[in-house]
Amino acid sequence: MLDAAVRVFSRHGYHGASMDEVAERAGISKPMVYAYLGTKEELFIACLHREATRMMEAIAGAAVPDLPADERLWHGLRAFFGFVGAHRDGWAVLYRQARAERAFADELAGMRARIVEVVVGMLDHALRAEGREVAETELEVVAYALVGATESLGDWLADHPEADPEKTATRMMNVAWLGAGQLLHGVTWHPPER
Amino acid sequence: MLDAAVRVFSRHGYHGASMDEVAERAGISKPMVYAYLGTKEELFIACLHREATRMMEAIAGAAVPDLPADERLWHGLRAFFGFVGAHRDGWAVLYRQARAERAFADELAGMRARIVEVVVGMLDHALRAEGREVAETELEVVAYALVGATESLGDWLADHPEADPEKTATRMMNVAWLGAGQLLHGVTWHPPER
DNA sequence: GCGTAACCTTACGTGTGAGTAGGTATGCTG
DNA sequence: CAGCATACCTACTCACACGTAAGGTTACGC
Repeated sequence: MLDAAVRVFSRHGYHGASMDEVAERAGISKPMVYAYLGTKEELFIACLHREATRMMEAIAGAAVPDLPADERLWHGLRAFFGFVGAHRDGWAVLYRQARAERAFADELAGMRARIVEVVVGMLDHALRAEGREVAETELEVVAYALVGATESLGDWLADHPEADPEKTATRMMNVAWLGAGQLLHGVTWHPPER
Repeated sequence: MLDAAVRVFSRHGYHGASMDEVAERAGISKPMVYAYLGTKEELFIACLHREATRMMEAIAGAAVPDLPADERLWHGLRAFFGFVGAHRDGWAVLYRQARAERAFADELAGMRARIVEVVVGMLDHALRAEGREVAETELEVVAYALVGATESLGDWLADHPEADPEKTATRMMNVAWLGAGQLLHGVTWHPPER
């Protein structure tokens, strides 16, 4: 039943979707939707949760501990783009919707926070392995940029059905790892003195 | 008058905003809004256009031709984050709204396309200076990732009023330029052979 | 002083869609 | 077979907000 809801929300957006359509698509009647999932908002949150959980599981499932940082990142990215590629219709739009609606921002922020945390951990681990150390906030912004870039490419992938998830992951890896890798080695860019 | 509209759309989102509220905030009555700007959709597009134009002008105004690529990128990023920092309330939410609403996606895609084009031009220029060449599509994806990362950090900035735009630009520059710079020098990452 | 025209407001029509009340079939128990 | 509960649907209410029609107010021409 959530499948129907995800589909409808994806096609018409949160506001554009009508509960009647969700019910019709699910093959049941409207009061049943309310009986099982509650109000429209609760329904949307349920969708969001399920998709988020699925995605996190897909990524976690691809994680192999005790691998060098770059390979762990690679596995994570590949899992992520693979997931988006397989759920093009659902994920990207749910995600965009959730960002637009103030009410769901928290939900999404929590989800992103978990991912950022993982990436920060990864970077931190790699740094320690090199015997270097960087302030937490610095790492967090870098992680945020990487996650943001990844999300954007996820959007791009969702809009380009012909694109290959694996290839997209490789491209992301190029931008992300080369940049982050440089940073990890202590190379930094600084504004030119005027 | 557009100011009022931008403000209201920002706070409540496209659907959440009522024309009554826009009118009240602008200090006039509803029929006047319709007389001057037309329907709600047209009003929103007008807002979008103005903000987009302002932003493009801010960036274009900071552009200094005949500078090395990294400095041009730096100026662009600084202008961008400066703009978002100064228009926190307006830009990010307009942007998020425009992405969520299918009707405005084209509008936004065009805007982004122009930016991506500029970045591609920049990368291409830098590449030629090094006597190297890379397929257009490749460059485009890299540019897309960079623009996406920048947009994400823009969102982050809009949500963190205490953050400093200049510092954010520097961080972005670190991730972006170090990664892109490596790519420009022919360094690439490739998936590990299994 | 009076008509008229531009301009603005209040106050309304209307459609849409969230959420619900009340009715119907199916299956279980005595 | 009667009584009852569970599961479900049809049909409704109600609120909200877009877009507009009819009515007041100020300025100017005669």
